[in-house]
Amino acid sequence: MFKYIFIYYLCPRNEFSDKMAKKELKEKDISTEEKIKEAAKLVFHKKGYAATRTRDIAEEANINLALLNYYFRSKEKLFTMIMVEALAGFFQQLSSVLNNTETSLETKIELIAQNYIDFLTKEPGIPLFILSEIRNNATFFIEKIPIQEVVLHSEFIKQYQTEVQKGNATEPNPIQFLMNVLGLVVFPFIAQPMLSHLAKIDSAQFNQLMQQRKKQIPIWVKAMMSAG
Amino acid sequence: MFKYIFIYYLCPRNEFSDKMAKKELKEKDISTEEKIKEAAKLVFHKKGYAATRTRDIAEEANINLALLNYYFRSKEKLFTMIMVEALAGFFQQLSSVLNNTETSLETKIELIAQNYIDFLTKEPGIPLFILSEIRNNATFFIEKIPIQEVVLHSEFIKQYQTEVQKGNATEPNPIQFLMNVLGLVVFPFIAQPMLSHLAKIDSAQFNQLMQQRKKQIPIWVKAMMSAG
DNA sequence: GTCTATAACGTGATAGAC
DNA sequence: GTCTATCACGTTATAGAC
Repeated sequence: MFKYIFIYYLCPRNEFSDKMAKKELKEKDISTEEKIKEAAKLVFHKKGYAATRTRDIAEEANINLALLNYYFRSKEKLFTMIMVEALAGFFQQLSSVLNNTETSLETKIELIAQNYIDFLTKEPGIPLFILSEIRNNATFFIEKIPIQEVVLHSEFIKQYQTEVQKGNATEPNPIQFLMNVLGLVVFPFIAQPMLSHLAKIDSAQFNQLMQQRKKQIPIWVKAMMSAG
Repeated sequence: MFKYIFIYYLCPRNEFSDKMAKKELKEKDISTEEKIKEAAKLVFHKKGYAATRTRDIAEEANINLALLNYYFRSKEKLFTMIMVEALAGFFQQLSSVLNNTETSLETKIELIAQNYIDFLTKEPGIPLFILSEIRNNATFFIEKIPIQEVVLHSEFIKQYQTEVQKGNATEPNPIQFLMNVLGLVVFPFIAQPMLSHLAKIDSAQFNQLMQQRKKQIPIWVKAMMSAG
């Protein structure tokens, strides 16, 4: 549900809701359309926009190349759809925790660690995908996201600032604190391709390491807060 | 000096030393060649291999397109050169600290924070460049690096393991510890394009935040080590 | 909806004059 | 060494048969 709010934010005109309505009417031909979309997600996440050829996607989906343009008018439109969903997933996970007014700061950190690691374990390519495309493509997508309200003016940041005032946190800048928390959670997924060579760990071993981090990150963050 | 060891590792045949010898003989024509290389570095770091056109590089360098192929036979050869130097810089910084047998673990962490943040402030695009190219291009480059000896079997890791044995560190897995340290240092640079939108900070403000981190990271790491 | 064939275009690279 | 003009190729997208 929340995801759709983000998608609505990002989609020009009302293409998205039209698409959804269309989908629910005729369920027969979801199969191939969904196959293409899943393949596109896989390949785009792995190689980025510029490096993927529509032929790669067609091959991955086991469909004829022309069908890609039949269902999604162009490579760019297909890409936009994948990117919008990636951004929606990424920020939905974050926002639903950061802006909950009923949880404590401590609980929020636990939830970020748990939810994000679970989410990223399913979609490990998303952070590098988003960040590298923002770097290239300019800032089109990111500007569409209400990132300031969702993150900077979040309940999480406010709660941290009161902790600073109460003397329970030594680092006065909430941005530094946020970078620390996100770094602990997200960085391993970004560095995974290098880490797997560094330590010769496969995907299963990596996931195990991440599971261990779910419990440790709140402890580490707590220690950092009162450090100094 | 150390940089050249890495470059030697990475370069097929002896192209690199030939290149260096050639360079020192005739210094006149360094200018345009160097201009192209600097432009290539800028554009490749920003957009990655697939998204950059040789025309972009030529334009950035203010030279004729044909000169690019005259000096560097192909786009790929030019790219390889840029990537090799990026990897060399990245791992040289790391290795020179991690494998110093005369510094304590505590000092090493201070040096990593200081050296890496200084290095990345000059070359902020390198981490995302390296990681995204490894993700796409397969593992060609990274396999050429003696990453295990340099990182996994480093003095740094050994020192951490003895701290664990002495009961001074609660996290038994040195990989987790390494991810924490590198995450604190490197993650902000990877996330910069997103952070600058999140908090509306420009490049100068970002650098200031990183300078503050140089002092804080050792304190944070220390706190994390004895946490739990 | 699905296919084959092909058009239209962008890009890397080179030939050849200067 | 530097330039203009151009080739050769790969890729996106579509026309049109089935």
